[in-house]
Amino acid sequence: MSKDLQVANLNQLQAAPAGLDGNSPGATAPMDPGSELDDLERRAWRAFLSRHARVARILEADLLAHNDLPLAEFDVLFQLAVADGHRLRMNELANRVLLSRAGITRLVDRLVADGLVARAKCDVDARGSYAVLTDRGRVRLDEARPGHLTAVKRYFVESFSRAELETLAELMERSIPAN
Amino acid sequence: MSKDLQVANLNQLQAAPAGLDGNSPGATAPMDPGSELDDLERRAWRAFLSRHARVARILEADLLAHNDLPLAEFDVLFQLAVADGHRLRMNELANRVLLSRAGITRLVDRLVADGLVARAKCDVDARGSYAVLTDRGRVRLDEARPGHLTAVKRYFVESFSRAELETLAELMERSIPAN
DNA sequence: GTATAGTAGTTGCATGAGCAAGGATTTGCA
DNA sequence: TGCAAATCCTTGCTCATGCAACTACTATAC
Repeated sequence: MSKDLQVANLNQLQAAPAGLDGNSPGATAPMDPGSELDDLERRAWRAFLSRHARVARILEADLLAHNDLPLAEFDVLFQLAVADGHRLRMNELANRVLLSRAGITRLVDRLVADGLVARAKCDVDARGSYAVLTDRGRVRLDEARPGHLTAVKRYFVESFSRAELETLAELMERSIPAN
Repeated sequence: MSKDLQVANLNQLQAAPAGLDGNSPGATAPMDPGSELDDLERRAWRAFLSRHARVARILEADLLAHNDLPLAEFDVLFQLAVADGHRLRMNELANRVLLSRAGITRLVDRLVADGLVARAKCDVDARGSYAVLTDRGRVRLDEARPGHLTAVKRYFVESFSRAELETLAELMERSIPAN
């Protein structure tokens, strides 16, 4: 019996010429896709989405398999590690990890439960609190980091030349219209 | 009392110079980020992640607010609409929507419950089944599409020139190393 | 033609995320 | 000073997703 690993799906993404797979051409014709997005625009948009989905899933699975650490938790540990005093306000953490505040609260809860992070009161603002990297958290991070960075290189960075990375960074950093 | 809309977080992402937000510089120094990823590599990678997270969340929220339709469901309706016979095998659908097969099963379940999609047996392969767009699904899609495409343009496409879109598409379409 | 391996789809389970709302505190402004 | 509005974080709720395992069926090999 095969392992039926469903991530394997992702490897077929680029092939799939459509119309194969045994589907008989139905009676109705395909709908006109609409003129709102032209081919190039749609191509770029889909490629962007697809690339992200695939890379993100590979990295997540990789980190989970090798270090039993979800990507989001790794990211929190990393952000704390590079932060001044190995600590960050919850809000700031949420921004850096690209998560909602509610999400960060729960995520830090888990890390605290595992002893990888501690909470600390904020004296400047009684509403606030810090997440602080513990020694165990640091160890855990150091164990996971090399493998993860290797994976990031393999599945993202190495697809591009230096100049392309520069271009990519510049394009992706462009500001997004507010509201 | 404010609405406390947490998506607002995302608007701060580009600012956040770190060290503000009332955190006092702790006793310990920031850790060396490690030499595994240099500045440019990290910049490109983070920008890519950040861009995706922000655009995806904006589009999701937008579609949900205006059409009460999650992005994934919209995507399924759309993929079915452009498909031959307005129908697709579950597997193929999973690939196109960038979801696992399990995910697609559940998603189609929901759409069937809402009457937007129907299932059909596959005569060529008794294991398979089709998801078929219903009339209601088609109507629903047509209602949602203009707004969504406008949003895609606004928050993604219009950030780039034609040449840049071409570059972006080319870069993102590059194959990802297997395994 | 039968056994074995592989594939299509679904389901159990666990997890993770977001929004909305709430409590506590701080800020702004009258 | 005092009160309304904004901010920080948390919690209740709901929902969506992935993996692993399972059933049913097909393809392959012998």
